[in-house]
Amino acid sequence: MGRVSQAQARENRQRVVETASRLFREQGVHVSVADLMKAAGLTHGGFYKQFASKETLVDEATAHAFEELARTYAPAAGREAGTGEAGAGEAGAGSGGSAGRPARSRDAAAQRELIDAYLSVRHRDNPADGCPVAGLATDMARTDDSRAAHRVYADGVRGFADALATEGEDDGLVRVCTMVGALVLARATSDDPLSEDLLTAARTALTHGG
Amino acid sequence: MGRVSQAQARENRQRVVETASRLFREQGVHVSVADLMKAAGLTHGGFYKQFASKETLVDEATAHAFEELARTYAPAAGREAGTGEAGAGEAGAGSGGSAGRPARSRDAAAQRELIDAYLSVRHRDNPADGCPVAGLATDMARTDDSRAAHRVYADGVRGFADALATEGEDDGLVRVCTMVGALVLARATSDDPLSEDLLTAARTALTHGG
DNA sequence: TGTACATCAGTGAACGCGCGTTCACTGATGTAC
DNA sequence: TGTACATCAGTGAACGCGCGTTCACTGATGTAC
Repeated sequence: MGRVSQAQARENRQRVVETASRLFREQGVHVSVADLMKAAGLTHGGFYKQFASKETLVDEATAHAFEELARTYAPAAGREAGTGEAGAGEAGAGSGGSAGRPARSRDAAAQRELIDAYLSVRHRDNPADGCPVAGLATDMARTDDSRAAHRVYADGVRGFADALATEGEDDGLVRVCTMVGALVLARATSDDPLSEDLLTAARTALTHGG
Repeated sequence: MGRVSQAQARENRQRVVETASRLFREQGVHVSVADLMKAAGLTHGGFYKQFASKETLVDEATAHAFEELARTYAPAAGREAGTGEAGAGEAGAGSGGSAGRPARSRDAAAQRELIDAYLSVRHRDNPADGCPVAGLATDMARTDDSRAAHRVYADGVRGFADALATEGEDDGLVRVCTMVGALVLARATSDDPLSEDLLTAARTALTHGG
C-alpha cells in the first residue's frame, strides 16, 4: 500500500526479527519466509527490502533471542526472577563476554527461582518465549558451522553456565547440561507422565545440592 | 529393472528402514523420500510399494533405532561396553517395558564405560550411529503427539534412565538429563572449545559420584 | 520337470504444492525549490 | 509555508526447484498346468 515512513519501516523490520526469534525457537529455523512475514503482519514480497537472505535473518534472530533475554534478566541489575515470560529470561545472562563475572554474585534464592521457572510446565509448553539454548540447539547442530549464530549461541551457553555455577566453572557447565537436557526431554515426551517426572527430578536435584 | 524376488524385496525394505533410522538421527525427519531411497540404493518411485506414507516410515525407523540399540547392548546378556558403533548402544536398553529391572544389576565398571562412550567426541560426531534419545528429541517435540513414535521414544528414555540409575529412579532420570543435555549441547557448539568442555565436565560429574 | 502367463517390486516421469527469491508496480513519504 | 517530483517500503504474481505422492510401464519372479 505505497511507501511507509522510515520510522514505520524500522519498526516493521524489528517486528520481523522479533517474530522470527520466537517462531524459530518454537518450530525451528525452517519456518518459511511467507509464514514469518504473515505472522509479523506483512506480505512475503517485502522481505528482501529489509534482509539480504533468510540466512541473515536466522543470524539476527538468534542474536536477538539472546540479547532480549539478557536484557529482561540482567545479571547484576534490578532483576525479578520468575516474572519474565515463561520464566526463562536468564538463559542469555552474561552472554556477549562482558567484563567480570557478575552472575557469581547472584544469591541462592534468586538462582533457585530461576531453576524453578526454567524447569516449569509453563516453560516447557511455551518454547517461543523460552530459552534459546534449548529452543535452537538442534538447529545449531544441523547448520553449517561458519554461521554467525554459532558464536552467539556458544556465548549464550557460557553465560548461562556462569549464572548457574555454585562451586566452580565445571559445576556450571554440568548444571546447564542437566537443565537443558531436562527441558528438551520434557518437550519430547510432553504427552507422557514421564515429562513432568523429568522436570521434577531435575528441579529437586538442582535445588537440593545435586 | 523388472520384478525382484520376495526375499530381495524384504531385504530392500529393511534396508530403507535402517537407512532412515540413521539419516533421521543425523539430519532430522525432514530428510526427503528421494534422498532416503537413494541412500538405500533405490529410486524414489518404489517407496510407496513398501510404505503407506512417509509418516509410517518415521514410526518404523524410530522403533528400529531403539530396537537395534537395545539388541546391540542387551541389559543382562553378553554385553561389550564401548565397542558398539559410536559407543551409544545403551540408549535403548530396557525399552519396551520387559519385566523386572535387569539394568539395575549392571556393575559400576560397565556403567562407567557406557558413560565414557556416550560422552565421547566420537559419539558427538556420529549422530547417525548414535543415541536416538538425543538424535530424535527435537523432532519428537515438534511432531504431532498422536504418533506411534512418541510411545517408543518415551519408553526408550525410561529404559535409558533405568540403565543409568545408581541410587533410585529419580537419580536415573536426572542422569539421563545430564547425559542427553551434554551431548545435544556439545553437538550444537562443536566448532567451539566449549563443546569438549561440556562433555568432559559431564563425564567427570557422572563418573565421580556427581 | 517344462512351458505359459499373471503378478508385482522397482523405474522414472509427472502431479500439485510450498519453498526462497525476484520483479514490475503502487502510492505515501521525503525533499528540492 | 506550498508545490512538484523522486524515492523506496510494501504488494502480489511469478521464477526455478524440491517436496510427498501417483502412475503407466518393465520384465524377472512365482505359479498353474
